[in-house]
Amino acid sequence: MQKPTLPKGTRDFGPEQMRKRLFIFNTIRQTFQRFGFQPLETPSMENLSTLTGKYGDEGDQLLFKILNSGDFAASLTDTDLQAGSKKLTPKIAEKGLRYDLTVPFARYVVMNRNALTMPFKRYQMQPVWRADRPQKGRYREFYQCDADVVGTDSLVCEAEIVLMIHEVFRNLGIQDFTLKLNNRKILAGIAEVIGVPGQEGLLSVAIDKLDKIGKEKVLDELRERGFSETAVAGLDPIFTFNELETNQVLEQLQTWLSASETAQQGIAELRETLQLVSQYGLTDSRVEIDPTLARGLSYYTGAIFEVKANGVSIGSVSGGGRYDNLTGAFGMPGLSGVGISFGVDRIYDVMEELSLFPASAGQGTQVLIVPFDREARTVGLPLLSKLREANIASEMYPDLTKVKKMLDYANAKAITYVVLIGSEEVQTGILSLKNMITGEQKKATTEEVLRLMQ
RNA sequence: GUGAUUGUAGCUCAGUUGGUUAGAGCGCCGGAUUGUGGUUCCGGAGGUCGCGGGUUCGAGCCCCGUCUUUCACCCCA
Repeated sequence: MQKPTLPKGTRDFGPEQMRKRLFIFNTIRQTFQRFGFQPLETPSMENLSTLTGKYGDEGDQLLFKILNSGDFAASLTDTDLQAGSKKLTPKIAEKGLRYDLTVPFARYVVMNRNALTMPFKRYQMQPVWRADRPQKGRYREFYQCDADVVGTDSLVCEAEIVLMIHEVFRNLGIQDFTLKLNNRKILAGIAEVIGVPGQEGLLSVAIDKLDKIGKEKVLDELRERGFSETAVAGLDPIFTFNELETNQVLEQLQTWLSASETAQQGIAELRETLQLVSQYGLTDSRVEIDPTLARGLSYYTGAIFEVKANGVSIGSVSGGGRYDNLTGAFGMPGLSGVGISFGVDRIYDVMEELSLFPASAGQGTQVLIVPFDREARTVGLPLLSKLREANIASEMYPDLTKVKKMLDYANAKAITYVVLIGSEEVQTGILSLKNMITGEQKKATTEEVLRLMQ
């Protein structure tokens, strides 16, 4: 007999973990619904043609592919085999597991374009899969919670995302976070201004590492990637934005990038977004403008968001941005969208590390009924029904066994209250209510028990 | 995909230059205690030392492969 194991990078979630995870899911769902987003689910698997080419070369590498059903290799010929593994893949795998929730959403929008009322706002909370190598805060199967709006390019949507992020993290109890904001147009403008128009992709990848590897190494990497000395030197101003107020950052950017119309547009968008946010009345904003923020996903065209929890070494817990033409890949050009994604698994890790889960998030059964004998059930069962009618999570120990064993059960399940029922309680109708934490025990009527449990 | 790293009881870990029958703490089960848990005392169960091969008279320990864990790079939630 072999020991069972899990595939690399996947996990089981036991009852205690699940209660905490549900706390996160419920908190996020609540905010999404309050902002008018509607639920959507899409299949775990998509046609590979839907997924490939949307996440860049790196992303394509990380797609989990699904072998065709049946004898997937039956129709292969010798020429197929000799053509090499790269060309073989599409012949034996037509489907893949979804890599994120945004691309399947774009696919859904295109397929249902006639039925949807624009602007269309949806939220989606489902697992995604990436064939990455697992490490801290990185899994091969993890959950994302996305909210996206398509069919409008209004910056009100960006502002609402900023608000939702604040609401979600504050409701979760994560107070110390930073919401980094940038705009792809500013990155494009920087590339223009330093004389490498269109190269913002390469540029971004290097600049994004600034706070991790430092200025010199970023410049080295750019040189390695073929950027000229003039271009590298032209980048100097970007290293001066640290610690500046958002408005100062925007002003300096405006001066530095005055030659780029694209950049000016990006700066204007950020300005307007921030103005809208302040009109909403957001207090104690955690927004920082960070011109070095890149976000790899290749489909972003406007605003880019990233959220980091401070004080823990776990990567970003949330990310998103505006994409102007994601539906174009599916034959529906000119539809702008913007969205945000919360990484549940990383949020869990952050909250666990900082001990931020409220006690109620781990709470299961509130009351355990402990019957000493068969007769006790005649009192216990009606009580159970009343407790449940009052929406109190309750259960009765099903076996007639030693009291010790039943109380051990209550302790193991962290059940705070126990109702003890023996011959005395059956005769008098007065119950014995015990608090398992304090050890205190007192007599109480059914009504009193119900009231105390509320 | 590149480079490291880990694996011994349910959990956390010992295990000497390779040497008899692989240990501890916690947890679990039973009893002291047939109407009261957490404390205490007594007893008990539980291991193919990740898996496969090799070296050796002899391997938990050395070598090779493989899976797994963790970490860095790449990239990312």
